Amino acid sequence: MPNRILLVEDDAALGQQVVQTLSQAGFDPHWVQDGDSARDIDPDGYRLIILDLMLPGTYGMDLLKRYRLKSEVPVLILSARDDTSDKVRGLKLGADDYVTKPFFPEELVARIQACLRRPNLIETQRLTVGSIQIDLERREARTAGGALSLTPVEFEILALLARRKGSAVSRDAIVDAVLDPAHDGSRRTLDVHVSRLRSKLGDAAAQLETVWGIGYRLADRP
Amino acid sequence: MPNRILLVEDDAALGQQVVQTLSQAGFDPHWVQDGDSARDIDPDGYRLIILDLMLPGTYGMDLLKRYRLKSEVPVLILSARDDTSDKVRGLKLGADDYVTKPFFPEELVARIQACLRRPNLIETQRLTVGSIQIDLERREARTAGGALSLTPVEFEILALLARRKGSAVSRDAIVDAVLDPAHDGSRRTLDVHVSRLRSKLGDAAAQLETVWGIGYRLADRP
DNA sequence: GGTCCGCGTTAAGAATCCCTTAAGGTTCGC
DNA sequence: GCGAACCTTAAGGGATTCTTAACGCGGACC
Repeated sequence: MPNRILLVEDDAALGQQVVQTLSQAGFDPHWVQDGDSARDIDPDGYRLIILDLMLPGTYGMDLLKRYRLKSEVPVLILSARDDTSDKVRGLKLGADDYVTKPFFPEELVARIQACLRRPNLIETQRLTVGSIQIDLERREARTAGGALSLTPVEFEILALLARRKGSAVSRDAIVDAVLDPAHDGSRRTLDVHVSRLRSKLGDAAAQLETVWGIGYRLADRP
Repeated sequence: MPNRILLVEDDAALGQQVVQTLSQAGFDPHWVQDGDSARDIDPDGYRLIILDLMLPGTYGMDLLKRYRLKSEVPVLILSARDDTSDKVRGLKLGADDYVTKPFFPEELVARIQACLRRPNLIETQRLTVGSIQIDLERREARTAGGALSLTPVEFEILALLARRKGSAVSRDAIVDAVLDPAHDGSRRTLDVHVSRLRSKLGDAAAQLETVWGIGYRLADRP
């Protein structure tokens, strides 16, 4: 699902217009026209969801709550011109941005791209990498096996790799960011932390890959 | 403090205008012009706070975080016209509404009244975290074992952790919010309060977890 | 005014945690 | 097969936190 976007919008004219705009911008829009149809869709099947709050059937806000229970997928709200309180509630429930009707197609595309460019950047304190979940706010990491009991350094290493999930991070960068800069002695210290981190990760340890001659990488697939 | 409102706004002309508007609407505005002055104000001394995000000194977003640590007071954000991302961040951090500059005085007053009418204060007078219940109004905490006899500082620590239930809260943040800022002496004071709090919590003490190298966390499950 | 009591703070030793180092083994690239 | 890079284990010691006891300030009560 490279660029699949779910559009939940009951207004036929507006929906058609948005679908066309998204297609031209290189996205792959899927359009459903009422809340009840949207209820049972798996949000993780999409890169982003555009949600109109004024819907027949299930109310938009309930859909947002429902999606947020299962997934971290970015959600962009469409709202009527003056409905500030809905915007406020939506954003507090975890929406990533809002667009006020009426809008120019270019604005919508720009907002979508902004959301995708910084997925979860807006103070979303949770990172998910494969089967590893990290909650920066709670300062807690968990895998399928349950919560992990990590030391501060282990947690920081994992969080750092998770923030750059999929890419190799150099040993120096990790040491700089995580370890006490005063002790720039032994180069083996990081190994030890990584080793213990792996043993605590259990099955998910396979995701913490060594990149030979460079450093480490947290694979985003198990 | 029947209608006391705190206005944090650096622009002199705008501030004056808002003060006048609020006075005419029957409020009692207090105006500070920079973030540093606003830092040490007790937010619970006001019924509502109006916060401009673009400030000299302490940044508005930091003020918002700071207020939210201590208090549930409604906060209304003033933001520049196009600064959507600031709005989004502010609302996620717990602001109650936003007003875009420039605005009509009537709009501001209407928004303030809507905030005050909203029952979110009443809702949050009681906090429940696992088997711990806290009534901010009665200033009373209880567990399965019955009501606790807490000192003011102990109660504040518990309430602060409860407001951010599940999240790790740093020692500094707790000390800042709860203890006398004049005495920034021994770093062990907080330990003692926590220790005594735990002994009073009885079985529920297990919920008050130490987050090593960070601070404490009140687990939302027993 | 004097005394008592509640409460925040300080101090100090104990307990716990965890970062680092060292040493020997393993894997990788060539 | 060789050297370099990396992994694992164990142990020491420093840092952080916990607990207990005592101090002192301030308000309440007599």
